[in-house]
Amino acid sequence: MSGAGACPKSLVEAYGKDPSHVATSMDKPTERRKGTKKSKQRVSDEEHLISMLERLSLELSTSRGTRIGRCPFCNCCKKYVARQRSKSKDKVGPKGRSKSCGGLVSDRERAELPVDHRPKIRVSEPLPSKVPKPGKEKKSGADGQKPLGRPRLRRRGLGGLEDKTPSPRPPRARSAGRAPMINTAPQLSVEARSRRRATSASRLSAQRAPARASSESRLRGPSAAEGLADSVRGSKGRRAPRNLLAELYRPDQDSHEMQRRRGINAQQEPSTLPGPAARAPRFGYQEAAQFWEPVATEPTTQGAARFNGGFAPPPRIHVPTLQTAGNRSPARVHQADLDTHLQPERRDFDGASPGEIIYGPSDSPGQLDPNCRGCGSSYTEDSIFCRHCGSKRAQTRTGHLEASPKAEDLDLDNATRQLEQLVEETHRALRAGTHNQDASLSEGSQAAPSLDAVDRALEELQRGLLEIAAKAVPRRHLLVSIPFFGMVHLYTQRTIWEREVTAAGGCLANSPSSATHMVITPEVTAVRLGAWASKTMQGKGEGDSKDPLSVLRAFAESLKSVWVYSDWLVTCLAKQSRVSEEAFAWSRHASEKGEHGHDPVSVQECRVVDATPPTVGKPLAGQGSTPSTPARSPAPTQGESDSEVEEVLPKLGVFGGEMTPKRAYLIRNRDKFACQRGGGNSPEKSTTGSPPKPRNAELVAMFNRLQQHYESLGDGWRERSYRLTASVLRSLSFEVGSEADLDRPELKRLGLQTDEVAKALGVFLEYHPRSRNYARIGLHFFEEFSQRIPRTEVEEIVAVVRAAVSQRFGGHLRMEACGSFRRGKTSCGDVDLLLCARNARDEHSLGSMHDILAGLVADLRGQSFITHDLKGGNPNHGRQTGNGQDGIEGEELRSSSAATYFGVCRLPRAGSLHRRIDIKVYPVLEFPFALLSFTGSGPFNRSMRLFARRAGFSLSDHSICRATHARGAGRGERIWTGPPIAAARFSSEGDIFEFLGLAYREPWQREVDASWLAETGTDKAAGNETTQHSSQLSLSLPTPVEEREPAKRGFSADVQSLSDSDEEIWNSLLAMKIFDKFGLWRSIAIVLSFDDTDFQRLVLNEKAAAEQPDSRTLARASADAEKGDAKIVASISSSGGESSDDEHRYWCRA
DNA sequence: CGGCCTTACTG
DNA sequence: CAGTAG
DNA sequence: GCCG
Repeated sequence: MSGAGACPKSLVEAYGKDPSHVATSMDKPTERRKGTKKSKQRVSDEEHLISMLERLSLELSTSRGTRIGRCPFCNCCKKYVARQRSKSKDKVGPKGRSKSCGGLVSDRERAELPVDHRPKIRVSEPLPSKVPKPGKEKKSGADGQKPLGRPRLRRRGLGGLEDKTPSPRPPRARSAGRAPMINTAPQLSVEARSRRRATSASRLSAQRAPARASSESRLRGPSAAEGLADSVRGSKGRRAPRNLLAELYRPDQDSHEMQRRRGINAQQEPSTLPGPAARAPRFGYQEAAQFWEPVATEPTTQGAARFNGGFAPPPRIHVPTLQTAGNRSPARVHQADLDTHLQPERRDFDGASPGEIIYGPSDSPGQLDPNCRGCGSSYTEDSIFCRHCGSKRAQTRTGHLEASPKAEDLDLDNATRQLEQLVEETHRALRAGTHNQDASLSEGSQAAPSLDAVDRALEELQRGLLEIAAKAVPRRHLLVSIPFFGMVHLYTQRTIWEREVTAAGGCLANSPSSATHMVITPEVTAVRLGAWASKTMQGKGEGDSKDPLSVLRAFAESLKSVWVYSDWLVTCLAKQSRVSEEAFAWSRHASEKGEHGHDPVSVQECRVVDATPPTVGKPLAGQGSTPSTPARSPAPTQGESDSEVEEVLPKLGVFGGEMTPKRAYLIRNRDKFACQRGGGNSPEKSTTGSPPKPRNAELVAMFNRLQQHYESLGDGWRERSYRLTASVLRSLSFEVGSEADLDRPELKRLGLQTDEVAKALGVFLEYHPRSRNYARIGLHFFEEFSQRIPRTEVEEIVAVVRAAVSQRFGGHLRMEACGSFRRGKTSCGDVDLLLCARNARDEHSLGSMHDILAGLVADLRGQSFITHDLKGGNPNHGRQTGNGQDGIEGEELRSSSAATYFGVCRLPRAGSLHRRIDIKVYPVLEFPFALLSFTGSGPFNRSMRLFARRAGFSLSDHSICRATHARGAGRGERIWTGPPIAAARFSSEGDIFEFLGLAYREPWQREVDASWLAETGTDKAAGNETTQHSSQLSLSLPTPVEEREPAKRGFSADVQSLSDSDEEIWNSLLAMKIFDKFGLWRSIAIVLSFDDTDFQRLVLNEKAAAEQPDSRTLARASADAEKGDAKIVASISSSGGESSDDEHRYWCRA
């Protein structure tokens, strides 16, 4: 608001302003500014204007649709195909790399690229089509000193006015730097472009230098400012990317900020931690190797009792580590480990059996197999996966449960003694003339470490052990026993859980008898379990039986522990508390069933309630090999109420019970994801916290402009970055500048450098039809659509539809209003309705989704509630997904996939506006996903989906699938390992959250908080929300034009098909409109400095515009034009429409 | 250096 | 292919 | 652009 106001609203104004002014508003510059501007700057204004025009034209021509950025290395086009929304399938080819320096593409291809990816100018743009072949576009020469205003105007569609003639010479032919060239001759144009940028930049900076210098010197010196500007401008030399924010804040604040950001997870201490330990653990698969040996990992954040802190290293400090001390860093035990262990403030699991103390898992990892069991090749030192066959490295170890020493056995004294002994030996060995230390080192295990190292290790260990001993206090532990049956993957899993449990204050029991919980993984067959049980009992000297299952039964009964599926543990860990075992209980009866049943009865099957073939089919058969996706189907009786269903359904474990290091890590860090950070606690008022600090607001505005700029450049990634940056700033709790002085000049520069262009550009684009659809917008609807819909009205609309639904379908259809409505907003942009059969049976009888939709829409149209169809009006969807799925299920699922309708509706009420309405029909099974998806918010979805993807799943509005494409290698196509994870298991949104190990967020909590940069970002929505929020006060007043959110979606149905020529006409009309309305001079001003206000007034509120011309902008513009460049004027006027001299005079006067 | 949300649909 | 939906 |  104030900040935004302070920021130049228009191009002209912007450049006319002294750069330092905005930032240093409390300083004196006010005065100076005037002077400067009047005298010195005046002269440079021309130049300014010129360069601006150049750039404008440049930017414009590359705008929209262009996906061109610059290569960080060679400054060529960084991403010829920087598909922001790259479909992963598209990634087959070389993507997003600089072809010039990356050499990824042949020259031939390079030559072609520009054509393929040349900017799409949407307006009447006769040029691109006639773009000469690459080779032709040679003109390196005459650097465009030429005013480019003209081409730009043409592009705008003004061309339509004069260019009835087959527009001859494309203006760009005259200057090298022009955008079109980028299309055709990337190298050249880029070069030229950067050159031009450099020049104009230097021009700019030269001209601003005086003003800036003073303020800079006052501050910390110019370098920071320069650096920032550079990084912002981004056209200068490429260097390591800078954190803009970091640049913005000087040390003190920097630390503040960084702290804050880091502190998102680790609230407190990390800074004090020793370096190596403080590093966050990484969890590539390679890193999984960590699990094989005790290694210092990141200290857990404590206190918060959240699992977001990273791994708490289990307090294993066992001697074996030392044996390898020669090879590895001897100081394996970091202080951090000890600390972490010693103050385990984490929430204990309540209700677990008290009193047992068990020191960290004492079972040592054992020896890694030297050779791959699969292919026999030998492993390299630390690898955990076979190089050749990829199988996981097995570990030779003898039934650890029996063999592992009991916790009580871990005698500290003994350990210490051992240790000393070890050291002793080492010393002896060293003295004994292992003169050649190096050689011995390289020899491997026998190597004697340096004395120092050993000593150090000893010291640390002793200290650690002592401290542990001192600190070990009985706590309430969750004692868990997880048999692993010698299966490697189970072992890994176990190890992970072990860490998790330990971090949570629980502990793994070392023998089943001491455990309170037996955790069973679904993969393990009952028979196997039985065998294991008998073995275990044997070890205890108890009687044995030949029937494994009965042994198991007996064994299970003999233990006073609860037998649960691993899902339970995972869920506990995910929820940070002990959840009821009930839903996860492993029933012995079920296992007994297996006795009679056929072959090995999989435990998982015990949980299958009942299969419902029609939809899910028989995944079991195909799934045998992938035990982790046991298909469980819902009870056939799909009750109406979700809750009912939920009761019946066995809960789906987190990640289907399949935990990997990566996933574990994810869950622990899930709070980093925006989707876990939803808004407040109450449905209303859930909007973002305090309004941004005024000073930050300025910053935000600037970043927003940068964002706009890059958006217009088509560089979506940068755009995203700036958006995120801005949102961080927005939600900053402290004022950016207690040392505002400091920041300001930089910010100023930041703001001005690209920003004026961006601003004008962005807004211009705003008005500019973004797509064909937009080209079709009738102004009428455009305006109506841009009006927010009050919640009450949404309710009315929903009621209308609901009535129609129930009339036609009775109670068989369920309907939810999604979108912002469901999120509890007080006003919505459109109405999203989600339909779905009450239950599967109904679904069948109701017919296809499309039929349902068509029928409903027909009804609504009949009562002329729906007034226009935007899409989906014609049920021509015979589409068959030729998915090569041989499984019938796959097809079935697909063929019944959702139907969508976009339309326009209007309440049958006088004065009511047309509203956008979206109706979607989804199959029952997909309903939760659809609901989740269409409730949004966008950023929330993205965040959540990102999370899912990171976990190896792919979440969509239809289902969640296991995504089995290797992240690195053969990615490109998606290979599902079978059908989507049985959708039937998800009966509500909550299930999805749960499956992913995420905390459930109520709809109103899904308004992603603006500040979540960590993993996913916030999005435009956040900004909008803020806007909305701040304008809430004036809600009752007529909404000022500026505060309206320009409609971003919606198109008129009237003009169903608008040909290109029509489009051109439309553009021309629009252009004429501008000129008619505002006359030549003002039009120029508008075109140059197209402002939100201007735009909105023009398009949305012409009358207002007529009454209240923006004198500020226009005055300046006219002034500029007046003294200004004859060339420009000439060129514009020649291309422009008729001007009203009155207007001209008027504005000149002003 | 690669990733940054997803999928289908439409013009 | 770009743009649309959340 | 920023992050890992």
